[in-house]
Amino acid sequence: MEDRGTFDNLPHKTIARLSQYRRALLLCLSRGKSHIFSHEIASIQHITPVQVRRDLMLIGYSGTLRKGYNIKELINLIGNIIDSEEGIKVAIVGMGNLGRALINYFSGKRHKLSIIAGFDTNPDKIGNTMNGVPCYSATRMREIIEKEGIQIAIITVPAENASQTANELVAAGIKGLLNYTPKPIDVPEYVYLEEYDMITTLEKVAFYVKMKTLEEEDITTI
Amino acid sequence: MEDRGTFDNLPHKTIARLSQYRRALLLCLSRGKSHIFSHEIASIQHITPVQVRRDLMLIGYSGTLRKGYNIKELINLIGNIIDSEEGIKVAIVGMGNLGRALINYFSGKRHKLSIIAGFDTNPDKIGNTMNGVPCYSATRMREIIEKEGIQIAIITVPAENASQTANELVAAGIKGLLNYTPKPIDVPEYVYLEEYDMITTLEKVAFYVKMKTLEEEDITTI
DNA sequence: AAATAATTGTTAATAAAATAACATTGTTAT
DNA sequence: ATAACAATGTTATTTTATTAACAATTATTT
Repeated sequence: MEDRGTFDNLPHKTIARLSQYRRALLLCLSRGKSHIFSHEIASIQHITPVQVRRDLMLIGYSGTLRKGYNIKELINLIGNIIDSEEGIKVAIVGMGNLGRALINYFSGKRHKLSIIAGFDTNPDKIGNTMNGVPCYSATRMREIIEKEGIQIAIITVPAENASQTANELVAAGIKGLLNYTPKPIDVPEYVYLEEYDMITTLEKVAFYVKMKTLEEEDITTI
Repeated sequence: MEDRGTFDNLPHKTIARLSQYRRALLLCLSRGKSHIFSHEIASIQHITPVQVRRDLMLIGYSGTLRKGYNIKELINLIGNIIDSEEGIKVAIVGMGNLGRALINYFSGKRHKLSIIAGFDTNPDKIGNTMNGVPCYSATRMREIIEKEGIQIAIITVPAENASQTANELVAAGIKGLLNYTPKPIDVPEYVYLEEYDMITTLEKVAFYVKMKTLEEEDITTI
């Protein structure tokens, strides 16, 4: 019996934080640090040291007392947990501003996770390469996804095309979808779906700014 | 005693969902619907009807039995809660692909929340207008923010400039920050900060795709 | 007119996440 | 050598968020 199933009940939030810890660790490593304390990681991520230690406990990693955690070891362990051994291929569907932003942002950052194809319907874009990522015609989506074994797609098409695009991707055998359009999409339960809406995020910021402003007014008018 | 303080202890998740409910409601309204059931909202957002009803209970809104919720009323109520009466002005700092994507994405969507300025250091961009949003030199950030009363900034600069940009924005009197760079930033407690990292999100999707794949293997090898 | 079904609103229960508490253990200082 | 300190690792507690349960009510069907 292998040990790989050990991590299948990690809290969702822990998964997200592990990714962030790794990013912080890679940065520290590149600056020549070899060890790091929980409170250092915590302060980078604006969380508490206890949270960090608890997460590391959950993945079974132990540091050294008064010396902290070995950065290289921890990076490797996090990689074993969240990365896929063979690597996962990703496609961007919709090579507009957001699609291109994601490619630039991502290129070469994670070798186990690489964007290898972009799709668009605009003939001016098809055939070009952006940051090493070729742009194909959206009509060839299924073909390329199957041929290349692409497992994840990021949807950055105009909102009105979101659900049709999603359907095509599911039909092409995609395993995970990340939807950046403001239009919620439906997928079968065997496809992992994550949706992110920038308007909601901005409205949330606006709400808390409003609340802070109201609080201040209350204080000054007492 | 006014009633506006009533909503200052709504759960964070409820705030985010209210924004999403409103979006769904606006869509339904534009299609000529006048009322909607909790399960309809729920299915658009991939959540449960109970969750919807509970959120609406928290904001004190009542529907009609067997008829559902009045869409217009609910849109107005959500607006009263999350929007700021006078409106809030937003700036985009960094007019690269992501900055431009946000502007296109957002333009004219919410009249109480509008992006009215962009900043960049690239002379080719300064002086241009994108989707009605003028791009100013980053050196004028403080001046414009103060003059226009901009309260929220979205940071879409290259990661290496993130923290300096944040410091300048805080010094300029910004109240809320939305950081889209992969570099966590520090702000004083009186500034509301929200950070979003696309790599983390994608890695999370990759993790769950990996888990699903492993599960399937387990099943087929029993 | 009675029974059934559909829906809301609310309380109660459960689950998930975060935080606190604290025992343990090396390290440094006295 | 001892005391004080600074860190980890883990259990317990609290808080936050979600889900379940169900009473109440109205519309629809028989």
